[in-house]
Amino acid sequence: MVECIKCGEVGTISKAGKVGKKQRYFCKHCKLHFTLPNKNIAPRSELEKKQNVTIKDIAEALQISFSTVSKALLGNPVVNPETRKKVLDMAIKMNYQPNLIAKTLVKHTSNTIGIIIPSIISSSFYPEVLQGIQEILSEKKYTSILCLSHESYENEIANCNQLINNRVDGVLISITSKTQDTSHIKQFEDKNIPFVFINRAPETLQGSSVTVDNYLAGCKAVEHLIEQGCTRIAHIAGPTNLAFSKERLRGFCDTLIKHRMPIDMSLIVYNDLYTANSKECVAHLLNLSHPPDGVFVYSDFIGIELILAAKEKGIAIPTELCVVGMGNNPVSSIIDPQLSTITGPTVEMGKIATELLIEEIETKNQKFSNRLLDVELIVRKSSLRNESEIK
Amino acid sequence: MVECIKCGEVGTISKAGKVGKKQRYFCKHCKLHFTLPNKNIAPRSELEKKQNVTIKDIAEALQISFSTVSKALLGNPVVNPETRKKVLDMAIKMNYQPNLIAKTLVKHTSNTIGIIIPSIISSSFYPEVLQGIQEILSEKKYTSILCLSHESYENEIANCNQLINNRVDGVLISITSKTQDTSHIKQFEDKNIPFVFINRAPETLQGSSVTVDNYLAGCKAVEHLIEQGCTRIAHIAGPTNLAFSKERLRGFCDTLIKHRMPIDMSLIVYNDLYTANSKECVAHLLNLSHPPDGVFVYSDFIGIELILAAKEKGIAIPTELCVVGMGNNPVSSIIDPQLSTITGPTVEMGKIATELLIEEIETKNQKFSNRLLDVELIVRKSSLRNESEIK
DNA sequence: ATTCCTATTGACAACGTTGTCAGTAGAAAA
DNA sequence: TTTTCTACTGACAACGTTGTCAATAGGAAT
Repeated sequence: MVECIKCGEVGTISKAGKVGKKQRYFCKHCKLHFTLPNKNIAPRSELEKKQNVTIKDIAEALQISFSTVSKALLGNPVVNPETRKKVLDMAIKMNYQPNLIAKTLVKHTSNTIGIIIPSIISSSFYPEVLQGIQEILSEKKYTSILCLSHESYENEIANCNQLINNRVDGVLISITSKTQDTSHIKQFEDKNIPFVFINRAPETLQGSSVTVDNYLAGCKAVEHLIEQGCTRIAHIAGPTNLAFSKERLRGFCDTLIKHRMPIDMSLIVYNDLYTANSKECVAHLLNLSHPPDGVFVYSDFIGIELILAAKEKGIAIPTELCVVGMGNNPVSSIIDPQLSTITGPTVEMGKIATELLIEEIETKNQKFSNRLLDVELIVRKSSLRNESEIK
Repeated sequence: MVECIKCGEVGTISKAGKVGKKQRYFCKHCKLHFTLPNKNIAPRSELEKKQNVTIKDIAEALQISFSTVSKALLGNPVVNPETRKKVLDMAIKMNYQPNLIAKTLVKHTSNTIGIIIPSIISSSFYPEVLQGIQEILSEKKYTSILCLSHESYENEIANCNQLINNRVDGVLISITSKTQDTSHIKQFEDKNIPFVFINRAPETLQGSSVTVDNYLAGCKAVEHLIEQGCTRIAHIAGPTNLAFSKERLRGFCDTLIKHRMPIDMSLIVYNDLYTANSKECVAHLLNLSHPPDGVFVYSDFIGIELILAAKEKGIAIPTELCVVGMGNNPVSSIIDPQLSTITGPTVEMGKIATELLIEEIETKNQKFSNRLLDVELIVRKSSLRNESEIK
């Protein structure tokens, strides 16, 4: 039945196993193993082919070698200006679009960075940071792969691997509130992939970072509350494993100590994740037998909850209770009374981190740099007992 | 001075031009052209090398061929289960991470999609859409490249080219308010790259899309205002070249006509970009000699501006003026009075669009599908004249 | 006319995979 | 023992670039 694809004989053929699902044959005469060729010839030339023009297509069109085309396209001075012009014209005429994938493979640089952030809808914070990042990226002709960890440690690990597999040149990362072990991030170091922490940095791993001065934030908030005459000052603190929470708390405590005021542990409560136990935190403070008259809240969102709950209970703000939040959420300036807040430069933060990262990528600089950005107190009605003090 | 790298002679050498900046020589005796080898030998083996383990490293460690390793890693049943196990173990031991770049080059699919959106900080809309997109992407093991067009037509073109050059498998795009010509998007079609419009779709190009039912939004808003007893109903409309603006306007007009109410052109104003001339729009309506008693605003942001301006002028809301916005911005439920709004499912929109796109990618389906998502009216104080009507 | 040399072009090996097919040892069948 | 035949493994050509180096035509110098 089957005849040899070389000599055409039929009698000399015997079966010779399978490759995948395809029967193989052996011709005794030619000592040749073979499989029957597929019937559908050249399916590629019909539809699939010529989706993209390559350097070789240009070379063929111009009857020159493809390496000359490559050089012309790269502006290499060894090529004759005339041929360069011809190549450039033909490239435009044929709508040539360079394959960055192939380029990455040979150059070992992708001009792509990875971005890992825990969330994009919890507040306007990360969108603003992203805005800053993208501004610099498009200026420097970089591309970005965006990953959301959704505050999950497992996702964060998966994201890191995904970025490594996609051979990014560098990574901007804001760790989850659950990240303790950092070996997945350490991988970047092993592979010489620079990374910069944004906003949230782990305490257990050395690395470049761009964060706001959270210690100063705690100080400024408490200083302001003391100025307004508060004497029992409380703090709703953030997740304890995040450095920024600790720093704000440290600023909070140090400032109280500086003013020789007692630190009452019952006035410090911890919110474990953005809104998980926030209601309990707020209720705890308001229901104390000896409640606070001033609160520094680590996030505007919970500050707003506090204001709403206090209004509900008939507690007058700011006369009975002053509130200072952090983050300058758009809502804060719209709520009644408007919420005082500590704010850092968010868009700027994205920009600075990206510039830092790209510099590390391009200079192969090994040294870490840690940038601390200044914070600002925006005084609004929620903490202003003397209206005339508004500047 | 220079001796032939082959025969070692000195007298037979003559110069032979340059290649780049490097001097070349010619040996008459051997008829050989050559350049002097670089002094620094194997700089790669020191630092640069072995950043990443490859399939060949595993093959060498196991003393088998790299194609067998590849097959083992891919789970190809032709490899012996024993060798597969050996390979898998060694891959883990050596911390092998597959190079997706190389894979993309040979497979012509990157498992990456491009996302082009006009903005990420103008409202919570796009972050929410992104959230939905990312949820599906991580579920389906896809990666995304994020591009912001910043409402600029030129940027949008650049973004499209960037995505093509990065060989994405598909694109999600929300066009800018300025996009008229769509040839840059048509490119995707030419290259067989599926794309899905999110929220904003051009009128001049056929394509899959996922949008909210903007016509219905206009209808619902006006129906509600009429129910509340409004008789002079105004509309602040969005950019005129965006289909969604036109649809909302069409719903607005049709509903007025349906109720046999006149359409007063002085009550329809156009906002050309998010906040560009919004103040003028608001002022125009409030300063009319015969002002409206109900307004449907195409965006919550401008609805809020309207409320603030009306309060400033002492116009009572909702008794003298009812306002309905669109977008359900978080601020809308916090402002006083709370703003009624029309809202569509934003996160859902991102999910549906992404599922649609991935389906088009994986089935190579050529047919376009246009999904219209239902909108919902959230009634709040800004448009509720009879308090008891709250359900 | 002969030699030298320069400007330009071409050939080819990477890069790290996948997939096709050829080759082989040795078990099963004769 | 000889002849099938099967289960594996290996070689190698893609994929679209970049970069290194060899080759060549023909002008300048002798």
